[in-house]
Amino acid sequence: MTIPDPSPTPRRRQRRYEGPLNRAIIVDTAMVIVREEGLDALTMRRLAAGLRVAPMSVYRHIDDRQTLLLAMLDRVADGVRPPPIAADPRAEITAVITAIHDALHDDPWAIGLLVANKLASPKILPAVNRIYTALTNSGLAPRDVSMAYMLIWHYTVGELLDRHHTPVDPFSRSMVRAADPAEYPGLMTVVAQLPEGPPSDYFAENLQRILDGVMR
Amino acid sequence: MTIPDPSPTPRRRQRRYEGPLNRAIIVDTAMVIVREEGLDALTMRRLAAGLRVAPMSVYRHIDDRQTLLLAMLDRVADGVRPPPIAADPRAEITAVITAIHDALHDDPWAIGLLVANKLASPKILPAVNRIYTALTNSGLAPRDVSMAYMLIWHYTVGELLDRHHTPVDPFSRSMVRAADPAEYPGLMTVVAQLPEGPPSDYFAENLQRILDGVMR
DNA sequence: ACCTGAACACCGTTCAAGT
DNA sequence: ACCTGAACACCGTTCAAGT
Repeated sequence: MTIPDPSPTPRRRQRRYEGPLNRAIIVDTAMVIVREEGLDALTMRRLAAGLRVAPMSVYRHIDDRQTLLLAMLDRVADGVRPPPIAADPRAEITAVITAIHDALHDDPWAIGLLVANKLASPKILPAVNRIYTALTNSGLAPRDVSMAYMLIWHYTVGELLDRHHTPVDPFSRSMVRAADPAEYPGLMTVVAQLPEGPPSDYFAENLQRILDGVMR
Repeated sequence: MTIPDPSPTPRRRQRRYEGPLNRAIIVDTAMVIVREEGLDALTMRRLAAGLRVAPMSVYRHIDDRQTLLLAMLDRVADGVRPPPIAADPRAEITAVITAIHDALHDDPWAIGLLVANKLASPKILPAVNRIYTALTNSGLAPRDVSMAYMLIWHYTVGELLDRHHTPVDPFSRSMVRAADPAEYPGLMTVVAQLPEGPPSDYFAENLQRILDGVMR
């Protein structure tokens, strides 16, 4: 009782791209899905459906899901566009790490991938190199350069992950609100005096605190 | 042709606990699995097998997997045992955040859960309260207290996540080693002068750098 | 060469039934 | 009251086959 297909052409649904399936269009489609529906929604089957293709066709161009995710991280790393090199080390470091921070902030799914799956794109190395160079130029010894780099990077990772999951006001979390104020006076006194919560650009401000502690 | 069970008793495998299944024994078993085999291995089916029980029996005591994970985080938070309160704010903050860091370092699966699933245990609030109190006692205004707390916490989260995935030497990562030294001189010069990599207890050292930047 | 349907070995969870 | 087998709606991935 199904309606027969009146068209003489195959009734495969129309694709949005021309020519054979290829790696670029697969990654394009995966980026759209992940940005609109989140990382969990990006299953190989959902991706194939978005491409109007059988689930297994993707595997002709991409080894497995892990490879796909790494290709997506390459795209994000490509989107890191720091401004021209600044002479002042402190300005240089701030500019480069802020560019990295902003790119990962725009694609928050990427930071989770980065730390949870040991995935990293070599395309980020030019930016890392600039931070190392600026730290060295500021007069730090090699050991202090690497320590300072790790401090800056770890703070950035932690900030992005936490912000991603508590987007607006970390202090409105139900856990803190549900607590008995009398039991945690030090915490509650501070929170009570912050009706609007911390500023939205606290990354920039805390980054300067770190540089205060790291540089002379 | 299977060998018939010679025993008159039911041939259900012997359990390791007495009495009916309960929430405590479920969480106990889950902790063992996750410590020995990792978070991915902790499926509801694997957990049931570890309990010598049908997969669905667990659901009589625990709503779903998310609830189980939260109960496990409660256990980790319970394991945070900071030393007695110190009068000096800087010593107090160092002691409390180090206790949190060490507990999460011992159960590295927990930090991923904490940031990736918005899970948090209220049992950590006493420790958080001590840090807030110490920051306030050091003379910081409420706004600076909350900023400083977030800086310390974000650094700790980032450090734990990164260390968990690059256990020994962050600079031995294939990505950096595979790079062309001539292309990234600032990076490579520093790495070349660090044959042994950064010290293993860089958390303590970088925490002091943060406190340098945050306090007077 | 390129794409695909069926199948395999898994998941978390629901349901209706067993004791 | 407590536990369970079968089933549902999913996964990633392999295989052998289609055009």
